Formats: sequence, C-alpha cells, structure tokens
Amino acid sequence: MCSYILIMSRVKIKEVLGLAPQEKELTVKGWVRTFRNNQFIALNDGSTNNNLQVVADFNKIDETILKRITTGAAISATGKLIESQGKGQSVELTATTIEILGDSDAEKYPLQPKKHSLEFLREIAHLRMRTNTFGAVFRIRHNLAYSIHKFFNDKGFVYLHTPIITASDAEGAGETFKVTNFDLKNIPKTDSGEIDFKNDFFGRATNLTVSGQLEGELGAMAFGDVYTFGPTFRAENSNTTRHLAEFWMIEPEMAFYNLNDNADLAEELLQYVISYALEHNKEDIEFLNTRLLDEEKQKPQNERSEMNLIEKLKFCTDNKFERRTYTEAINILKDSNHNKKKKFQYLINDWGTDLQSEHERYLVEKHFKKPVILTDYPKQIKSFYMRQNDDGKTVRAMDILFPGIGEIVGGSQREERLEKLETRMKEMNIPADELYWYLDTRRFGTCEHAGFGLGFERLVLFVTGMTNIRDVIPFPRAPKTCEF
RNA sequence: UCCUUCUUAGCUCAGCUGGUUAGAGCACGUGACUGUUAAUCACGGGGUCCCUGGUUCGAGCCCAGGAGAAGGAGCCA
Repeated sequence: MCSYILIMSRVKIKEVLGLAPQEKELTVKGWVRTFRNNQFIALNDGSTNNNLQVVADFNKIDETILKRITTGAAISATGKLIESQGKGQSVELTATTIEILGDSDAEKYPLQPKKHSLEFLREIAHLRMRTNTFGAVFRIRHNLAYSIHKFFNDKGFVYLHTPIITASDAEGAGETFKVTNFDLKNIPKTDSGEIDFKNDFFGRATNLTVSGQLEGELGAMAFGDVYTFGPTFRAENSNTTRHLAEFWMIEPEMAFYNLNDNADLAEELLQYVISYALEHNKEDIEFLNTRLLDEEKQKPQNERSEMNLIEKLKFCTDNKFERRTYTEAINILKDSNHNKKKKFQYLINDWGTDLQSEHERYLVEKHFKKPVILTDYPKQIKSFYMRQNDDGKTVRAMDILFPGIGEIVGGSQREERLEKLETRMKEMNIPADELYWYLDTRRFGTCEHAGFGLGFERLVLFVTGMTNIRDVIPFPRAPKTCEF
C-alpha cells in the first residue's frame, strides 16, 4: 500500500514532459539547475536531460522557501501541469507547494549555471553527473551496456563470469596489480630471501585479471558461445586519452568460429549497439552532437571534422567495415603520398613491424574513412595463442580500428592444434605447465574457435563523441588518479 | 616513462620591457524588476599569482629544482 502511494506521489520528469496539460495535480522531485526571475525553476531529476520548468508564484510562496531554491538544491514541487505561457517548453508545472528536501549553499556548490571545462568537472567527478553533458554520457553508457547483454542473449550466448583474481600472468597482456593480504610492513620471506607466497592468502602469487579470455575459451568448449563483460586491470603507466588502469571489457569466445565468423560477429555487435543507442538515447546524442558542433565553431575551418557525431554514427551502422590484411595495409601505407612525402614520423619500410597509431589513423581517417578490420598480422608482434597461418609468418589476428579511437577491438582465431600451440609457447617462454588447464581444451575435444576483446570505454567514447576516456567512466582510475 | 605546453579570484581567462594598491567576464551577496530560458540592471565582497630556492634596489613576469594538469608518443582495449 505504501509503495502504491509513493508511485502516485512522484512522477519522473521524463514522463511529465510527455503528458498533456491536466487538472490533476502532480508531484515532481529533483535538483534545481537554475532559478530565474524569482519564479522559474529549471528542475532536473536525471530521468532525462530536459528540465521541467516549475513556476513558483512568489506572491504565494513563503519568502524563506524562495531564498532556499538555489542551484543544486533538492526540492519537491506539487501543482498542475499547464500549457506553457512562455516560449522554450510546451508544458510547465505551476507549483502550489514547494518543499525544500535538501539545501545547497550557492556560495559553496561548485556547479554554476554556466559552462564548465571538462578538466574542472573531472576534478569534481562526484558532482559532474548532475551536468547535462555527463548526464547524457552516462545514460548512453547504461544503454550500451544493456544492449550488449541483449545482443548476446538474443543470440543464445552464455554470460560467463570469469575471475577477477587470477594466479596466471601468462598472457602477457600487461603489467598487473598484485593481490595479497600480507602485512606490507612485514612481508614473509623464504630462506633464500624471496617473498614467501606459500604463506599468502591464496598460497601463491596472485594478481587482478588483465583479461578473461583464457577462461572464456574454457567456457566456449562447453557452451559453444560465451561472453564476459567485466572489469579489467592494467598497471601500465599509461597517461593517454584512451587508457585506464581499470576498465570494462567485453570478451566473446565462440567454438566452431573461424576468423571471418569472428569479424562478422564483431561488426554486427558494434553496428547493433550503436543503432540501439541512436534509437534509445536520441535526445542525449542530439545534445552531445550540438555541444560538439558548438565546440567545433571555435576551431579553424580546416580542423573541423567532415561529419557531425550523428552522421558519423549512422555512417558506421550503414556501411560495411573495410577488411584488409596487415600486408595489404603496409602496401597501402608504403605507396601513400603521405609516406613518400615523408610526413609520417615513423616511415613505413619493412614488413613485420607493428603499425604506429599515426599509421592506423591515416588508414581509418584519411584513406578508407570508415572502420577498418585488419587481419593476419606477423606472428612475432602477436600473442602465443593466435592461430598460425600456413605461410609460417602470420597469425589469424584481427584488430578493428575506429576513427578517433584507434584500436577498439583486438581478437583472433585461436590455435586449436596442441602441438603448434606448445611449440609457440616454448618459443615465447610461456610456462606450459602452469597453463595445463588451458592446454587441456586442446587435449580433450579441441576444435576451431575464435574470440575478441571489445574495450567498453572506447566504445562509449565513440558513441558519445567525447575525446578523453576519463570522461566516459564515472570514476576513472589511472596513474596517480584514484579519487572517489 | 618520454616530448611539448600550461598553472593568476569559486569558474574561464587577461596581465605591456621586471616598476607604486594585480584586472575582466561569469558565479556569489544585497537591492530593484517580475513570463524568465546560463533572465536583466545597480552596488558589493572575494587573491598563498602552484610550491621551494635563487638573481635583482624591486619578481605574477627572469633562472634552477619540485608538484599537478592538458595534449601527443609508447604499452594496449
């Protein structure tokens, strides 16, 4: 009974804005964005980026209440929804009662009714979600996460929870954060002076996961199609706009898939989730689109982008991604005028070296002007588990490169042949005995399979048009950054 | 970790060749106005010029070291 009254007593602003003017009184609750002219409250409750205009009659409402309607204050307003008597909105709420739920000292509240820099808002990440920009970003982030689960669920994938704490650092995907419950001031040592992990919580050295892939492969060998979607940790000292120490990653792993099937799935997934956001976050994306256009006006003509955010997203969902091999990419780059005029900082000379980000950007942003899937990289620059091609030089790897983001997906067809895998592990000094459980999949019912990792924040970057990855995760973790 | 740039009011920034009491817009406070759209108008308060040391008669400005931030590079998702 109680919850019924609660539902009746408060309507979310997203819903109110869709209602027709009516006699019945409504109650809304939210936070004050601005209070103009001692009578117009722009009220936001987070359900939508749009504010509801609450009109307070300053002749009828107590002056002590009016004084407390400040930017950031939480209020409850009750009154009739009427056709707006001013321009700028279709309906407004004429408040008969206004209750202050939580005061906000205007002199101390950092958010002002004005434009703030993203750098400043990053410093107050606990409050920045109350702004239009971050409200839009995090509602989009939510729908992207939801649509990823929906995509895989509809296809019959099993959502597998791979461990956060692992004992293997075998993949070599990066520096790890150590996990221990040792007293750091008094770490037990063995007779030979080494750290005595036998006495640690797990009885061995452990760290936070850098990837759920190896465990994902075990699941694929049971369920056929699985995916993970969880946090990942890398202790790299990376200070860039596209790296985090804690980030979320989606890692599907499919039995009986070859590399082409893998690329098909990745492309379908990306197009699906972008379309989903375009449909379900229409207003938020339009807001960010306008924001970016305003920002572009500050730039000189030649630095402005050819497509706006919405055009870029639609272009991505409506066109097939370009698929090329690493070797073809090298040839394109080698023959490019850019290379001949020596405009690359790193000139393209030999086959076999990894592409620099300037090369990837050239391919995606200048040459093809669309997402590019590069496959069949030299084996010496890729991981041990990737399937070796018959040429003896390349592996069945794939990277998906996005404009402005770079590598958004990295994946491969996995080496399913035990002997080939063991040989490669020996060459790359990967301890096979520690990974006996991984190799067991090749011993018992091995089969062709493939998978990839999709960086969730990089996807959110692309869809929101933001440029710094620290602005698309609520509370970013990066070197020297662990506030909140 | 490397390279470049930056750090002045709550925020965004200006500050001349090193020269007296460091400025603007916005925000905030007070008052006026009352159908506003980041309301408007008037008045007002507000400074560890990032820190430490040095050069100088004199440093926000020059020099050295340090801290933090932004962008780029590497590592990668």
